[in-house]
Amino acid sequence: MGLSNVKDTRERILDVAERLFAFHGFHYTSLRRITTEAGANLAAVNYHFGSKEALLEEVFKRRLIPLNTIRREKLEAVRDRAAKEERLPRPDELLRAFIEPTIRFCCLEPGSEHFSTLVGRALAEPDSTVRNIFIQHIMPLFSLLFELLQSALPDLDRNTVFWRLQFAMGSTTHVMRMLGKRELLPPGLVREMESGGVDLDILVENLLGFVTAGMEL
Amino acid sequence: MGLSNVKDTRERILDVAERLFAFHGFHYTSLRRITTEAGANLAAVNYHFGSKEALLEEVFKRRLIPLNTIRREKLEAVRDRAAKEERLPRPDELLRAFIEPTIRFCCLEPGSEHFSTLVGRALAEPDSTVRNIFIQHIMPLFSLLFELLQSALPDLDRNTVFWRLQFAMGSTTHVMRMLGKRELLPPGLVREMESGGVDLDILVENLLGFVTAGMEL
DNA sequence: GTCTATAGATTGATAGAC
DNA sequence: GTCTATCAATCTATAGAC
Repeated sequence: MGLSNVKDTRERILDVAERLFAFHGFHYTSLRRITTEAGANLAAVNYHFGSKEALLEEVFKRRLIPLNTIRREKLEAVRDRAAKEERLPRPDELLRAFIEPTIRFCCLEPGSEHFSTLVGRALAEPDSTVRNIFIQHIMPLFSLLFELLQSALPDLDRNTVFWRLQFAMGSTTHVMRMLGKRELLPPGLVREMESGGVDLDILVENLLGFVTAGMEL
Repeated sequence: MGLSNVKDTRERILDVAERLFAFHGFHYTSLRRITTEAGANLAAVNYHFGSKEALLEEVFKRRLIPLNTIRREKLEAVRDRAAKEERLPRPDELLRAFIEPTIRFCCLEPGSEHFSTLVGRALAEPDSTVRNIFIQHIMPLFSLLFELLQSALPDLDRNTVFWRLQFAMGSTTHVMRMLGKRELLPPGLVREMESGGVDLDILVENLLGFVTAGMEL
């Protein structure tokens, strides 16, 4: 959008697509609905992106590239600090370095309120083409985290670390999905969420406590 | 299917639909493909079930009704045993009573090899109509588990127990999804899975250890 | 119960004027 | 870059013969 304060068509389409893909899923969201809500012409998606799938890839890349930079820096900072102090990195600081920015990204980066939900659903997406677009962009960072976690837990074998990390990823993505939906809330519970919303600080600490306990078990 | 050893059309459609819904998702699976693979006519789905959505509901009900009976009995057994021994139920035995049959159901009930994947995806389904069909059938049991967990953890407030249970459900459903897919496996890792498959016994124990540690934290 | 045939709607994509 | 118009494919669902 450059210096203008009005976003151009391409940017508006990305914003609307991100929100609709997050809340209704890729296959349930038609290009007609995206372009209509973005105030653009139906043909604009194919002009600017080439296809619906290419649009999804751009939606991911726009946020994942800066987010991955943040997470990589934090992970490497934990690794380097441990090295300088001549000790192993601890699982809790590694998990925090990865998970905290993942969940908080919606607050750090303005306009990405719905990206959390989108990412939370990405791994559960049934269509492998769609799922692979996401996996391709997340895999290098996931591998780094896995590698560092192994060095942090030298007494555990690869399989055990791998599965515990999967359990932690399951908890994390489930939380990310829930932040956008509430059908799972038991009747009569947590009505305070309705009024004040979820306290993200407390939620992140609860989540980190949970996965750290299971990881260090 | 009664006494015949050949399943009737209705049953064959349910089997194929379960598998295709699990691996490709509800919206990505057409009635044409289901009926073709089931060796039935396209119109058979609407004759036997009324609609595609009603078919999905039958796919869920066929397995969830017996599975829920098992889980309820196990949960109530834990509760009653604790009451007889005049103590509180423990979180680990409650989680085991719920999670173990959930994951092992594919082995207990012949023909339900793909139901695990389907359930693992159900909560992440973007379409709320589809998601609600599942939630409606699982909610009573989830509420029972939540209630018993609260009594097992009297020092924790409702919100904390609620979120920890959500974290555990996230881990569990993520595992159920992964049992059918392997794109997330880091390159070069866990090749033994390819040959021997995942050892379900070890996986279940790892998962229960992980979520119990986080729950009792 | 099973079949053919088709209605009726929606989709992603594109050609071509401006 | 944006628009209209439309194509070609797909889908669920149903009517009606057998």
